[in-house]
Amino acid sequence: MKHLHQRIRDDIEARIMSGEWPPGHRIPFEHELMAEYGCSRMTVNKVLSTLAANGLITRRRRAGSVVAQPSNQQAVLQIQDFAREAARAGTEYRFKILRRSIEPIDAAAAQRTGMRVGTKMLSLSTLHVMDDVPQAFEQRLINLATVPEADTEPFKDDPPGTWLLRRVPWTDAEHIVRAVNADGTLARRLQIQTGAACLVLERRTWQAGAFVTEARITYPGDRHQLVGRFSPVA
Amino acid sequence: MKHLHQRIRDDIEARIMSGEWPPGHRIPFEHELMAEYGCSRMTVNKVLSTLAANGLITRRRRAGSVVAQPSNQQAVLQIQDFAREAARAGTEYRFKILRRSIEPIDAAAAQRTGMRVGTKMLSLSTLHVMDDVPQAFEQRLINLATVPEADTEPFKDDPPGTWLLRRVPWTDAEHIVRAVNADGTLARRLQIQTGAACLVLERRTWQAGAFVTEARITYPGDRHQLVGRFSPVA
DNA sequence: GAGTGGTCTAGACCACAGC
DNA sequence: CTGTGGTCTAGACCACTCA
Repeated sequence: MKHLHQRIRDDIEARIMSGEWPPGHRIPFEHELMAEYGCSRMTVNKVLSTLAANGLITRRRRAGSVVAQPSNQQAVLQIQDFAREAARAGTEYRFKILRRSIEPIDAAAAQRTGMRVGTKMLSLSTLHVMDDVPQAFEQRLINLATVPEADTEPFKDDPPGTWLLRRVPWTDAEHIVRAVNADGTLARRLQIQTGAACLVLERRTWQAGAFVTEARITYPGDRHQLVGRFSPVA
Repeated sequence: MKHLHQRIRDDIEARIMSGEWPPGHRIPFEHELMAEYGCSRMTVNKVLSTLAANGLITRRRRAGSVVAQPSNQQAVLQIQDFAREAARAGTEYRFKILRRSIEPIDAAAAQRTGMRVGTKMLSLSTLHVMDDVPQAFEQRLINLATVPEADTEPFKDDPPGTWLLRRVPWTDAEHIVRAVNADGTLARRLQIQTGAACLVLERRTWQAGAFVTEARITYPGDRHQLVGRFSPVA
């Protein structure tokens, strides 16, 4: 192993992962690990702090460090960037803004986003198309108070999501995934059967408490899936 | 602010989040930050290492640290534990094992999980019910080579997923979320209309390369959604 | 009070990438 | 070669918490 703290971390992780140290098991104190590995306290402290940050162990003064109870299960899903996906697959991608308007936010959306009813939002409906096949329908609200430059942005080169991601950093996000049956309008737009199951991804983002954007992206259920690969350890 | 490294980190994060330091902007060198905050190099190093681990900055020797390009979008979704959810909502939860058998894995599942065709798996079909209303139908395979004690486990108190989570630590997971139309059998089990949109969550987990379990959980689309709240910064 | 983790220092040497 | 980050040391003081 290249670095000492890596070796220590791998050792401890292996013992946790193998079940040798089950949840609740007390991990050796820092001074014990110092002696075991013949290193300074800073080094073992760094290891244990990292493990705690990753949720593998919990630390308490006086009581020491113990193997953490397995956390609530969570799924981490990649949200595909259509342009990048298309480039990788060698297919042609384009998007079309179907509707663009500036509107006061309605009561339901105000509730969801924590805005005051009537706040001016840029509303965009976008169709994402790959090789002439509609892949997703996106309805998006952009808070003009937080992102005023969106007002004059033509969204010619990049679709709204990509443009926003590059421009506005975010601090909080909320995701909701649902399944719905396509109604007539949606079915026509996505060229699918009325009633076909669709995957709906809603994503709301804030920047330091200020609402940035809400996107509702609808994918044909038979054509798309959200995929994630995840390791609990960094 | 309580701690020095917290103050430094908050300062830098604020400048990145506000856009004052856009993606690509070079962050002061460690020795510059040492001088600015009047602290040791270890302290600023810890701050910058943390920021790098969180993906806010990228660091390169000689070149210094720069604000990272916004990462691929990803959604983090909580997978609800039915029992905990029910306890919180004050409703009654029970589950019913509809089918239990030990079977050799078929070709498709072997492909998905990286197992050899014919490996013995414990196969379970479970219905999750809250207040007498079916909430989800779960089909699960458990690798008896990795979890031999599952063979004799009656799954009386905890459903298979909860039991496994408490017992077997995992190192890798793969998630797939899809939308499907319910067929007749599924519709009858979940007491929904045939054709209704359902959310399907597939989750496969491995422990140090060894396959542990695959679960396919189907939720009625109108009754359930996956929700996640996420901040990029730890 | 005693023992733990949390933080911080003022050095040091090394690896690596760019000039 | 130079300057950067990566790692590590051998101390130190403090805060918290349990006995």
